[in-house]
Amino acid sequence: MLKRENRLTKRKEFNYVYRKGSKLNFGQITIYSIKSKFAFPRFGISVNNKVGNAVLRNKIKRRLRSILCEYVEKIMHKNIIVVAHNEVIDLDYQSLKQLVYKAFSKGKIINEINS
RNA sequence: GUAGCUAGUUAGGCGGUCGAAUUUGCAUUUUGCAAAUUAGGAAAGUCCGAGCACAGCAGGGCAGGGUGCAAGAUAACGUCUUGUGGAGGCGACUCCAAGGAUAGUGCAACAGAAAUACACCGCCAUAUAUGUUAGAACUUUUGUGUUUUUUGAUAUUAAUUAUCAUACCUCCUAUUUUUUCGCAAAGGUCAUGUAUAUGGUAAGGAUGGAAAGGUGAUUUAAGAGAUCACCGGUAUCGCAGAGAUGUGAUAUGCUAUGUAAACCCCACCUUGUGCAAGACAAGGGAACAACAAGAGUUGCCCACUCGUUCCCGAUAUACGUCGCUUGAAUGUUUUAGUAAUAAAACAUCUAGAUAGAUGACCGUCCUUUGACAGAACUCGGCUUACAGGCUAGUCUACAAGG
RNA sequence: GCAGGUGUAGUUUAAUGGUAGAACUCGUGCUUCCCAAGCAUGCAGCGAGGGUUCGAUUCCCUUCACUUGCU
Repeated sequence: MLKRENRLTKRKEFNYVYRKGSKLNFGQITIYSIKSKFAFPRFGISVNNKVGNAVLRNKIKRRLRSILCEYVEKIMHKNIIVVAHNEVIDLDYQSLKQLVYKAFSKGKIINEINS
């Protein structure tokens, strides 16, 4: 799981990222990202209110958290928000994992480490 | 055995890897390690009722809102229990917002003579006019005249009717049967018939959810609870019961249908806002206005209280800490009570986050993928959703056997 | 989380408890050499389930969906 340091906690931070960050849309998932001064990444997760139940929404959040946990040491100097949309319900854990990997590699978030 | 009824219970188990929150302890102050705990029966809907907090410590009056059989339970309730009355079921049993319709007002489409109560048709009496005493009227029989008579289609209608086609191709004549109306003759009844006016009557008059207690008789000019019998209703009294009410007797011939989940009347309850409530830490300066306007704490009135905005000031419409979980608590036993529930004893501490933890993945077993569903101040209910599994009953019905 | 509001035809809307009315759209016909406009005509509806009532879009209860404010 993510530690408290690696989360976006305040409403202002969320708004800052939403306004000024770069946006990438992948249908089931959108990703907002922006540079930050911290050495470690900070993640925020938000699930649309129209997705299923409260139970389903919680489940999606937990899965996303466990996936993002793997990227904590690979990414530097970033604030990232992952927004899940209505079609996420049909996805498994594995396909979600692949989708997040695809999104991060396309958005040049992981490649910065290599370069 | 099958089908039910009632009451309750459970809500996948085990193992491995990687992780989150809170508390406690130890080491240490960048933090680390260990242990314990970590979502439901509905956490849901927010439909009721309370606690708690603030406001003037909860003022007066009106309006508004809610509830509505009795007694009891409860902190309180629109909840629960046991009864009463009614409805359903063969039954165990289940369901019911179940006060008042002579306090008043409103509404009741269409249909129907008429919709809350009169009028009309009808029946009857009286008065006037007129007809008839050997036939007006009523009734029976006979004769005679006129109209109609089968089938299908179309249009229309409440019924009917109209048109067209068809039959025996058409027309004419005669006979028989049935129905309606008219005429004539004969027999019977026996004093009234018709019209108009006045009065009586509510038996009958196609409808409708509802037509003024129902059925049958007596009486009457005709009728009518006017009278009687049975059934139903209402009131009083007695008895039983804590009461709703039940039951017996007597009286009343019963005067006004339904709707109050229409307004309303009666009885009882009701201040408002909701933890984004609120508490903690500090105030200072400037501008504008003036006892009016405006604001506060509710729809209105009375009463009462109060200036507003901006800037600075510990990031100050924020953030932090508290509120926050020991509580009308949970479990077991006993006692009281038909029961809801209450009392006592013993034992226990059982989520408390703040972008929001309570998990992710894998393996394995079972009914093979485990339904409905995620705490956000806390309780008591109600309502709604829900795959299955399990337990109990001197429980019920049917079938079979003893 | 707390407090409200609204659901009527494909769309925008109206309504006293007595069987729902308009406008635009859509279909058909007339008109025109053809289209548009115009005229005539038709189809299509009370979010869902119960209750009260003789009768419910309307009154009451439950439920579903959408939506507003506080942030």
